[in-house]
Amino acid sequence: MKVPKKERQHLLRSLLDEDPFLTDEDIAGHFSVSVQTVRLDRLECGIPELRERLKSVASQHMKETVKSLQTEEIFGEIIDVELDDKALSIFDVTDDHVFKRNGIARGHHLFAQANSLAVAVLDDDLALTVRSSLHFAKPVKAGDRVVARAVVRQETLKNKSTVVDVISTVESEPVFSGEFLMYRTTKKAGK
Amino acid sequence: MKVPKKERQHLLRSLLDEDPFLTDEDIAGHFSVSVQTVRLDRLECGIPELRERLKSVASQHMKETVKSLQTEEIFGEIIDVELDDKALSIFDVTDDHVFKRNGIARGHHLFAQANSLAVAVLDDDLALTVRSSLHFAKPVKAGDRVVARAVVRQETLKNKSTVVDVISTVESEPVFSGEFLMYRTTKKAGK
DNA sequence: TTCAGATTAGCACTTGGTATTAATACTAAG
DNA sequence: CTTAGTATTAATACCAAGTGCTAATCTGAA
Repeated sequence: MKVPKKERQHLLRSLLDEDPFLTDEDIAGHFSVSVQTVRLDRLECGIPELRERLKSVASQHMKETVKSLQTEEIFGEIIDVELDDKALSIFDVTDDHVFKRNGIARGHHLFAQANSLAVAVLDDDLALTVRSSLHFAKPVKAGDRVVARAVVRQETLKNKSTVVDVISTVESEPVFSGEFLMYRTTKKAGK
Repeated sequence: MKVPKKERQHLLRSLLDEDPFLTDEDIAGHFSVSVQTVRLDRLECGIPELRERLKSVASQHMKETVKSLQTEEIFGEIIDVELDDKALSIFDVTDDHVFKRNGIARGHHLFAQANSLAVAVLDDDLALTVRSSLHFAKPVKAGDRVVARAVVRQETLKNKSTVVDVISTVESEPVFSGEFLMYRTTKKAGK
């Protein structure tokens, strides 16, 4: 009895936590113990068999994948776009977007929503942000629904640039505003 | 032969893409066809059995979990911090961070790195960004390593505010600069 | 009709287990 | 020393979800 039973079971938990892909045979080798012993240990600890472990890891993955498709790249669902004129998007703030310490949304999420919208409203293969000035007017919290409105300034600038103003609100109250100077390659003809 | 073979195999791919948890029996029921036919289809399409599918989904999950722990919240690894003075972080740009259309990094990632760093350099429970002005000097591409340097301006402002300047470079060449006006609750004593 | 491709069936074998029962080893107490 | 008690190992039957293979059946078109 190299390692006492109790300790072995403890090690077993953390071992499978790190690597859920081990068969009982692998584990038996790892602890220099018989396969039957491993099975008993798993039974006592309520640890499911390999295939069940993989199933749960995989299903967790599927959930997260769906979730990240909604949030990761989109940063707010774009609701309406009138190209080269104005656009609107909404962004639901969740626990994932806030500082744990104080529950306030990290600034870069608000920026990401606004900036993405500014890019989207200019229907252009190469719309890049050049300069930008921002104002975070009021803290945003988990559960808030942020509505961003982008408006393209119609004044024509030299050197292929356009200014987009974005104002974000939560329940009609302004929380963020930004001015984005965008560079574009193909200037749209009249519209 | 309700659905022709070719089409059925096509449907099979997308079906398992959505839900990899189906057994051959499930699939057979879904297409009103025998289990053997399903096996043949999987063989021809090179689709592995249920347990192999789950294994690969699960292993992908493990990789991504490790990856996201490094990237998700951090947006650049913070290398060095001298509280209330200066800080440095690096951020490796991958394919996930760029526009597919032109391979240029989305602005909000550069902003996120800089803004996170500005928050981190002020050791404060409640450091919030109030205003900010940014300049995206040069496009950043996948594979670039962005180094951000934050410096806290030592001039004391009234009303609990502090200015942090951040300059980001790729191979010593400036790509981004930002000025962050931060609001803080607890003002640090002398340092 | 006949023939090819598609489909179905049957059987032996594999992995990684569960469930159960029995045998062995080692200690600790009476 | 015996005996109970725990831990470990072994042995056996069984299951799910397959693979691999061979053979039979169906079906549509030349």
